[in-house]
Amino acid sequence: MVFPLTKLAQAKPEELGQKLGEFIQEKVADVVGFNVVKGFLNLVFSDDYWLSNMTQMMQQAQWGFAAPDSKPRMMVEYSSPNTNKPLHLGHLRNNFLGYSVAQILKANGHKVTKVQIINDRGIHICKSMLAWLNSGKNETPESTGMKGDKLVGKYYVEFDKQYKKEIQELMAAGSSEDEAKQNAPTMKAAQEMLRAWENGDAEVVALWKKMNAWVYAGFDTTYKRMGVDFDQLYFESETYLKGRDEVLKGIEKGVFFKKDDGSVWIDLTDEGLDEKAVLRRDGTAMYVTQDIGTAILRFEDYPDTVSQIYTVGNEQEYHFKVLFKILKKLGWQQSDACYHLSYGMVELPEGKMKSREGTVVDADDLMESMAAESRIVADEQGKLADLSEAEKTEVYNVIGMSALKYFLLRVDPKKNMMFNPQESIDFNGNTGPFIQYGYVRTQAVLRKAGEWKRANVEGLELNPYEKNLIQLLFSYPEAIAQAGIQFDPSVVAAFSYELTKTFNSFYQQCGILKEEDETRKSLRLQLTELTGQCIASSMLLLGVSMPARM
RNA sequence: GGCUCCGUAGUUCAAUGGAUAGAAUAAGCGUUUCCUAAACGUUUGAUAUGGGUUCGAUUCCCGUCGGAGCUACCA
Repeated sequence: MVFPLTKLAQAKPEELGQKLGEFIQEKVADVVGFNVVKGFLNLVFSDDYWLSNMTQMMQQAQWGFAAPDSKPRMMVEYSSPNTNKPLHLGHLRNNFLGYSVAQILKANGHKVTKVQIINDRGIHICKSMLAWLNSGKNETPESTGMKGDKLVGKYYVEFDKQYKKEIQELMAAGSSEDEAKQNAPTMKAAQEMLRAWENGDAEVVALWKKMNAWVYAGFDTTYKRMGVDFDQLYFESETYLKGRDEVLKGIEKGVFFKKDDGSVWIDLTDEGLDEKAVLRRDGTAMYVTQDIGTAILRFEDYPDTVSQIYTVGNEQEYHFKVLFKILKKLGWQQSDACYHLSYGMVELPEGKMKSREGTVVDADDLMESMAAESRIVADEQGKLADLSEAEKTEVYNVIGMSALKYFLLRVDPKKNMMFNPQESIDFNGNTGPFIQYGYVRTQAVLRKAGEWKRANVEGLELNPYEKNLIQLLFSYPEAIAQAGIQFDPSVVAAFSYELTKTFNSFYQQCGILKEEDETRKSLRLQLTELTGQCIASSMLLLGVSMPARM
């Protein structure tokens, strides 16, 4: 594009392009031609230039990736669910996104620590505990065969039902809505239980430990199936006190101030935000307080951390603005580099997911139904007939998960996205299975090729399909870098898709094993090998694995 | 009320201020004696609206309309 230079050069775009083109062609050996179209200068590079690039790419151990641990440590937080409700579709987007960004940062050379904060403290836990005590009949995951998170979730719903019923009754008896909400006996009991918990009441703490353990066991099963993991867990029940201490220290430094009623605040009006409370009148910690404590603890645990990435929904943008400002004022300069990886909601055709209205898409159910769907497709094709049942199930799972992960990650994280359960998730077109299929194809060709040599391909003339493929493979590092800068896996997803499509086109148009010229056959096999590697490694950045067959 | 984000084919998604706005899906047509047709080729179809800045705007600025979110001593 030569427009920006026209003023400087005092020339018309076409003339300038012509002159520039002539100059570059003369000075740069790899440029063998050019043309000028409407102010755009297009340079033509020689086939040997592309062939030598290909040879170079083949020699890399992991083409596209930066040297491991060559860049500073970044911490990525994701998942962090409430411990009283099972995981749903929104959590899937969160987990896949966080895990993928961690992978991408690693590929960019960063040291990465994957963390999660477990929200195991507060009134919400007490609600499930209370309902279980009242009507649980000592049910356990073992006695009911339910996953622990599902069982606890059941009692959370039970509590809510009872609570609503009591509000109705109180309102019928003449209370206002606010009064009814405050005076409902179950809510009072839950608050009482929270106080007992905070005071270390042995019975309450024991129950809390028991039920939390159920939930974690359930979550672990789900995480395993999702294919995500964490390097370190942080528990809110352990960090909220640290948060409070940091706030108390901050008062002395003049960062926070105390109001007459004893509550503690920070004034952020100079930053364009409001005043924000950080400790209640009674001195107890709030949500932000806990986050302050957790953030500082993490910086202390991993002093080489230059940035913390928080994978949390976009409804909390204000919260993180506040948090980062507070950290800055407390003297943590790293907060400038901290980033709220804010993502949009997954919407259903009928609107927002609401657990109370039963319109949630459960994570376990969805993953299961994706695997079931891929089983149906695969059985129709009958290509896996000779595999054992266990091997088949493994393949179905890998395909189902790829469809799901790719579906959620190919979209710009910042945007809300639509999920239609009826139409479900596709296995054709711009999808995970399409890309897996392309990969399987590369492996099948290589398998059938048997022994072959990487011939010196210098001097070959490239056809457009070969050239497109090389050019695209050559741009792989750029895609990884851009995804890292923008914290955006969709960039990688787009690359994988483009690569697969380009390979499929090449595969269709150019015989690989049929090619009679040995040198050209070697070139095409090399391209096939490199493409397979890049598809697999790029999809691994999304957390998607490749089946050997499908 | 104030603040933030979003609005692109029937539908789901793309496009560092640049070339003829790309894909997928749905619908139609074609391609398997040749490396697995979950593939390939091909036809139809879109920038909510009115202004502005610019050689050039889906992109930046202002207004209108429509959608979502935040604005707790909740988490």
